Formats: sequence, structure tokens, C-alpha cells
Amino acid sequence: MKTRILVVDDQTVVREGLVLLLELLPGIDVAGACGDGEQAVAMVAELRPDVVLMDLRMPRMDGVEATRRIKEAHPDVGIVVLTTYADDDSIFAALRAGARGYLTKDAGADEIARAVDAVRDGASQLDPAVQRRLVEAVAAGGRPRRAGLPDGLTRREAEVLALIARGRSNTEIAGDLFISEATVKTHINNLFAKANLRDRAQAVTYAYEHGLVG
Amino acid sequence: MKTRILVVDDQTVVREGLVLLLELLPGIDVAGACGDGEQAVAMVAELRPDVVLMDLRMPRMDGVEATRRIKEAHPDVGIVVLTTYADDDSIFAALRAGARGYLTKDAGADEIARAVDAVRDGASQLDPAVQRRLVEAVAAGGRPRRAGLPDGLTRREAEVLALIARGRSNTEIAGDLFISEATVKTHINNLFAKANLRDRAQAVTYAYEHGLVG
DNA sequence: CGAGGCGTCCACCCGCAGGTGGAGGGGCAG
DNA sequence: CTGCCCCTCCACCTGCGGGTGGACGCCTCG
Repeated sequence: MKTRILVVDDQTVVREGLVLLLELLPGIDVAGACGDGEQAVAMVAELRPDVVLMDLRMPRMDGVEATRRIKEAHPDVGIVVLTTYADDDSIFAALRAGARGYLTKDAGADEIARAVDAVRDGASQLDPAVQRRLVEAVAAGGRPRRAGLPDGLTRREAEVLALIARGRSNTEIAGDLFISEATVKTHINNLFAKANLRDRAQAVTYAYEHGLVG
Repeated sequence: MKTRILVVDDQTVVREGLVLLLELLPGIDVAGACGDGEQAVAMVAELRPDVVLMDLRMPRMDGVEATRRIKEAHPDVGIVVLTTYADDDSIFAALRAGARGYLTKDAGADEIARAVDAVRDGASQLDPAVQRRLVEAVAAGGRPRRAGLPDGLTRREAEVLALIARGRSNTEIAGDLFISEATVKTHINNLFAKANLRDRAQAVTYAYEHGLVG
């Protein structure tokens, strides 16, 4: 069973080029093509393709809105965004709207094919640069590291705290910082007093909540 | 200039197989290989590879922690996780720790090569299923709320862990859960063993990294 | 039925974490 | 110069946290 695709792009050359390109690929069958979001929504309802290859910048209704409406009415239809731009706004808007793939127009036919296959199988295939953005969003997502030291902690105390949050023992911290264990204890006692902490477990929580680690 | 790679996997067969496999690839040069996280950290400092191919489940120090330390000391070294498991916990923990690629062991040589290239060039290459998870996390808007418990923790153990992460002492936890302190200790000892933790400070870190709190 | 996992509990031991009270040197500002 | 803060270090004590090796009832599953 070939994968049935709907191509949506307002630029005629691009659209027709894509159609030709896609029909050369084994396992892919171009069910239709159109040039704006409104038509796309209508044609999905009519043709019921497996996957929609969607441009973002289009007249009358943009790709994000079209994606949203299509996913609303037909959640089982996979949508792969294929666009020139890969800025964060476009990426996140499209993914939030329900797109499962995101490629730039630098992509080759094989990449498009991979993306279509992945999306049809319920997976995802994104442009490597887009993957990077996502990874970064996830990595940063959660706790943006704040700059200043909370509660008047000294630099050294914060340093010790960070090591505590890394699960290091006092002896290990002493080794890490080339100071004696006694000094480590002093710093710890001081920072406990300043931050109103009882033990290192609370200290770790404190470190995470204040973005000193994470 | 060939891309220099460090292979990290505790299973000898897998590790040596990977080395052979990778050396067949043009453009890749295997700089070294080792079997646990501690060695990995040391070898990165010594060999300065371009990319580390990292397993997650390993003795002595797991891949997430090793990734974190490597990225801390050498932010320019790219890390690609190659593991059997693709659960949300592992994925997000690894990415948060600084991994830029994530593949499962179903990946073929070509996929590994693509991932290595992408990461060396500052991009990302993830397993399609992993991409899907990320897309869904983004689409869901918020951060991933994990359902399953990591490392085979029982519900009760996770409950105790959550209280530890909130800075509660054993006596307090006993009070919170209406059980004896002895029971609390038992749960703690069990979860320490399962998650390979040494003390409650490490437990708090673990809880945060696995999204049990935060 | 028996095996095994889970949750509950106990006694005992030990070490490191945490608290107290000091002391000395270097840097920076008033 | 003279505080004052930061970092460094010491001795001592206490107790909670963590490890060991059990025990028992309950449930599920083969």
C-alpha cells in the first residue's frame, strides 16, 4: 500500500516540482496538490491522504492554521512541514499545531521520503537543525540558570553547594577544591545558616530551585 | 580530517563490535573505547575526541552522569547516546545532561554515521521515535510529566524518594506516610540499591533529573 | 499450591554529616 | 590604618543516616 500524499505550497514551480519528485519515489503516491491553507483543509477532508506535505507561508490561510484545523478534524493524518525558514517561532508553532515532521527546503528527496515514512508510521523526522533546537529547548526547559547568588552566598559557598548537588561527599569536595575537609564543613555550615537549610538533601533541592545546577 | 570517536559501552561484545563497525566507515576514526562512565570521563580528558558514543546503563557511573561531567569539562565534545532503552526518563535525562544525539541499538551503521556527523557539526540526530517524544513534549506545551517509575522503583519507594527530595528526614517521612522509621529505612536502602545511589543528597539529584519532583 | 515480589517491621552497628567554638591570614573599603 | 568579610583550618561531640540480616503477612501469578 503506497503512502498517499497531499502537497501544499503556494509557489507553483515548487509545488509541481515536488509532485514530480515525489512520484519518482517508490512507495509514494501523490493524491493531490494545492496552493493555500483553505484548499488544503478541504482537500484533506475529501481525499483523506496519509500525509500532508505543508508549506508554512501561504496566502488566505497559513500552514500553521491549516495544520491545526486538519489535525482537529483528522488526527490520524500526518503532517510534515516543508518550508524555507527554520526560526524558533515557526518551528514551535508548527509542532504545537500538530505537525510531526519539519524539513527545510534544503532537504533532498531521500530525506523527504524518510520523513514521510516516519510520520506515516507514527514517528517523527525533523531537520537536524530543528532537532537541535528541540534538544536545546528540552535541555534548557525547566530551569533557566539564574546569574546572581541567592541569599548572599559567597562564591565559594555556591561552589560547595553545587558539588553537594552533584552528590559529592565532604571528603570528595575537599579533594575537588584542594582544601581541607574542615574548610568544607565551615562553608557548608555557613551556607546552611544563610539559606536556612537543615541538611545536604535540602541543600540539593535548594540548588535546583535556585538554578545553581540543572 | 576524520572525526575522532570514543566508544563507551560496558558490554564487551557490543563495544568491540561497534569499534569494528565504526572503523569501516569513511571519515570516522575510533580514538578509544571503554566500559564505564568513570573511564569515559578520564579518557575524554586525555584523548579529546570529537564525539563520544555513549551507552546509558553502565556500572560505576552511568551514561547520564558521565555525559554531564564531560560536557561540564569539555563543552565542545559532542555526545551521542546509543542505548537499548528509549523511555522518556532516559531520553530527557540524557538530553538535559547535554547529549546531542540519541539512538537506539536498532540503528544501522549509516544512522550512527549520520548522527555522529550531525553532532560534530553542531546539529542533532535523534532516533525517530525519540524525535516523536520531543515533538509531543513540545506540542503538549509543558514539560514532560513522567508516568512510569525509573529503574524499577516501586510506587512506595518513589513516594519516599519524593519526600527525601522535599528535604524531609526519615522520622518525618515515617510520620507523613504513617509507617515506622524502620520501614522508611528499608525503602530507602532498596531504592538506593536500585538507582545506584550513595546518600540522600544523590537521591535528591536523582529525583530532579528524573522529574519525580520539580 | 508454591514462588516471588511488595510492604511492613525489628535490632544492631558504625561512620560521616552537622554543630560549636575557636583561630589566623589576605583583601578591600572606609 | 583599621575594620570587616572571605577563606582557610583545628578539635571535639552528637546523632542521624545508611548497611546488615533478618522476620512476617499479603498479594499475584505460574
